[in-house]
Amino acid sequence: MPKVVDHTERRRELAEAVWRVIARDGVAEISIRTVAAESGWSSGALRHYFATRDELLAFASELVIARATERIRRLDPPGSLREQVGAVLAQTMPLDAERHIESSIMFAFLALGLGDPALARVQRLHFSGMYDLCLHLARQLVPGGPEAVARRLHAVVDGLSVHVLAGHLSPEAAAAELDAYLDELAG
Amino acid sequence: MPKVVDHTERRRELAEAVWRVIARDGVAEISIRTVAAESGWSSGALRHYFATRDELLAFASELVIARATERIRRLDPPGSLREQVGAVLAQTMPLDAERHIESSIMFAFLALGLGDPALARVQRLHFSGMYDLCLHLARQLVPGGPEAVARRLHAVVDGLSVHVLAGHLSPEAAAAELDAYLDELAG
DNA sequence: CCGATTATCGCACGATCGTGTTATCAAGGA
DNA sequence: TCCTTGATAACACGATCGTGCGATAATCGG
Repeated sequence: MPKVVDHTERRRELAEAVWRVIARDGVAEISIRTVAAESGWSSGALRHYFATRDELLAFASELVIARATERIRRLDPPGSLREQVGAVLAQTMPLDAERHIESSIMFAFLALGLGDPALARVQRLHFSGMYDLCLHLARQLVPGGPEAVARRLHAVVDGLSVHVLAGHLSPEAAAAELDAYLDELAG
Repeated sequence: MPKVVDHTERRRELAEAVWRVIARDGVAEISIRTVAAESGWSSGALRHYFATRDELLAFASELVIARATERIRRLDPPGSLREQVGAVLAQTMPLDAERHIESSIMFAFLALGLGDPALARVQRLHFSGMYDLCLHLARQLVPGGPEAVARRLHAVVDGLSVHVLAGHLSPEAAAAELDAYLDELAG
């Protein structure tokens, strides 16, 4: 038997190189060669784990969503219910350096998805998951009819995220805005 | 004197070709050649009006924002104050086919701006303008302290727009959500 | 009608793109 | 130790990229 590597793990490693290229140089700089250079592997090796560029991008898009979803699912923040809700939602927004990179990547893929049905499908799953999270939080935070609250909360969170990514709001301003909204909901 | 064309007008015509390529094929398909083909001119002619590709994209980005801003500024919808506010904001969201295309273009440029400081600067002006519009509407709609209302309204509008663009919400659902929020503000 | 000037085209250049193909390397069972 | 087989590198191919450049067409003052 020859040398065998864990394909799943290697694909993750290569997807992370895609993320770093997007975060550093922008989504327009993605190519097989730039990702290969970023990962430290040859373009031929990259091809061994992804048949095409589109397959690489789809995997990188799915994985950044899965990672964020899993991270948020595992959260168990301390404090009151109101504080817990704020902490969970803060993890979905570009409020620190790491989350800013993550949001930029998701946002870049979202724009690619506007012209690529395969990517768009992945994106819709992400938004459904985030809505479900908002619905779960809304159920805990306010009594009765949580769907309307969840829809608006979802819009507020994503709107503020876009405003931070675009440089329109500072992370602090967005955090304050989210807190003010949650205070109104809870109070 | 030789033949002279209106450079400003020709640049607009070429920018509109950029928009059509983005709307039909996605932002990843923009190139000098695809835009030239879409516009019906040669790539050499295109170069006569834009020195570089980046200059073309920056102009197309600025123009789509300027066009939308001017269109909204000229709006004078009928009805009550509440109805007027709803009509103006609806024009900023992807709720019909034309606005959907316009929002897609802005969104695509926004993603490019994440990796291109020159484009990012244009985008910030757009968000400032949209915030000013929300501030103006908030002042009319609710008494006292309009800044907090404007910030949240701005986030709701852009959040709903993203959800429509991503296929997460139907245009009708987003319109209903906006209406519900405005009703709460006014009532 | 002519010359000056602008508009437009078409192509060439080097770079880079995605994707095959081929060869070499490495590792574990026979 | 050798052989099988997966891992990896290196390169070739055609296409397309942004851009520069020279030739031609079109236009109007003289």
